[in-house]
Amino acid sequence: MTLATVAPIERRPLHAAAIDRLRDLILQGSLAPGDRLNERVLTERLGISRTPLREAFKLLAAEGLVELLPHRGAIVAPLNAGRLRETLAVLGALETLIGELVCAHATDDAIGEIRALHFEMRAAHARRDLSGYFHLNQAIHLRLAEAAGNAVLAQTYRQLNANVRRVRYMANLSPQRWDAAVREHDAILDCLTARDGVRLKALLSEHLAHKTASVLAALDAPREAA
Amino acid sequence: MTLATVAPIERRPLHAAAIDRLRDLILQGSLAPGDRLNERVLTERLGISRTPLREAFKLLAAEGLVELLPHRGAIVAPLNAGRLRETLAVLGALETLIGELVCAHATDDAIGEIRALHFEMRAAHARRDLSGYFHLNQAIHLRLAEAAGNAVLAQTYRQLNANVRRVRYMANLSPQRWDAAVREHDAILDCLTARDGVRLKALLSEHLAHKTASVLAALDAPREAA
DNA sequence: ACGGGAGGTTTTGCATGCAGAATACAAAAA
DNA sequence: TTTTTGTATTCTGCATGCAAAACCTCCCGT
Repeated sequence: MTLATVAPIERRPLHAAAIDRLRDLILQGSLAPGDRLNERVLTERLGISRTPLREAFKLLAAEGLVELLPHRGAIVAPLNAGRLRETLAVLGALETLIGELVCAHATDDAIGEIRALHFEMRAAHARRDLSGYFHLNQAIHLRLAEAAGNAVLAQTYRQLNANVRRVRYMANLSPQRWDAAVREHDAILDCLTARDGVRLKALLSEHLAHKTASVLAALDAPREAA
Repeated sequence: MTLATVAPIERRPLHAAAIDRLRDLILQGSLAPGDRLNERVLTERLGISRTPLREAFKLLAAEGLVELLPHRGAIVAPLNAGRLRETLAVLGALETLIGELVCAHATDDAIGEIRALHFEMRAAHARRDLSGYFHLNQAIHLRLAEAAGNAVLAQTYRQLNANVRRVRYMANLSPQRWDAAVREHDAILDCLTARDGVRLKALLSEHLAHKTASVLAALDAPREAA
């Protein structure tokens, strides 16, 4: 090689795993919106000390998952309908761009991977495996964002999506809505295959509108454990 | 009010001012892209100790202003043309949404304030006060984002814009481009006054395209101190 | 019984100390 | 001269200790 300087082994800070675990606890709802994040309790639970934990708080606060109350600690960022609606509106704007870019720039490999995930998702749907479905659904949307070939776009999308994701885990999906969502994904995949950017934009926009309704409904009717 | 819980006095963490100063140092280019952020040096310069400084690094990393290299410290996030182009594309998508929303939802007061800033900016232009012009220009675009009435949108816009802002401070503007930009702002204000969302979207998009060209040019021809 | 306040407890914010990783430098070998 | 290797120094990552702020409880006065 000529002047490759950056080592391929990406060394992560030692406690990055603990931070990821904390993020997951929030995303999955194990730590509910509004819950206080007591430093002492979390240090014991995560097996790290207060300094890296507090650094994690700052990180997650910037991601919008945690709210810092000066001198009163940190809480899991509350989810209110207004803020969620705003987030979804921004996601809509981003998806419009994604729709354009992904048809223009996505590699065939990337589309192939999305197709694979799509069929895995249909499998989860067929098994009525809601959890698996949500995960694959998320994965597809994230891959779409990545396949657009704009890293900033993908990261912004991922970050905003995180807060929506939290609601998803709280909610069930009506069978009708579930079936409809899968059909919408079928259409999205078709568009992607045909690289029809204009139509894809419209489909994504429609899909998001339905998702918005579904998410806001889930927020009103909280928590019915499966 | 009925059940407002949040105290109006916003207590900020004690060293928030120092963090803001660090952010400004980066935004204004006093700390250039790629510069190493040595903890010891910065603790002395900012008058805080390592713990809050490291927390600040994490915050600024999430904002995209700083890059963390595990076991090798932090550097000011490099500005490369590719990433900048990506950021500007996302900003474009956001501005499209802003254009829609601001015409539909902005209060007359908010528009009045933007108009005032606009004339201040024209004053700066008349005086060939480039620094004042940049500041007011930024202020106008931020106010537009805020006037759209979507806090998530405004924050996302502000964050992405920060990295573009850094280039702005590095660059001069050709007299022609400067005059043209002012004319574009005139048209934008007219549209806003008439609340013509469709045309505003188009104008903002065009304005951003010009800005993109200007920013990327500035990045190629670095630093000519005034 | 109820509101207000004093004291003690908990918790946050910050500074600092220590161990390990990375870097810089220099000397030696090719 | 160029490359390599050993060593010393610097710097990061983390744990912990201390002071101040917030919180909670209980007591007192009305």
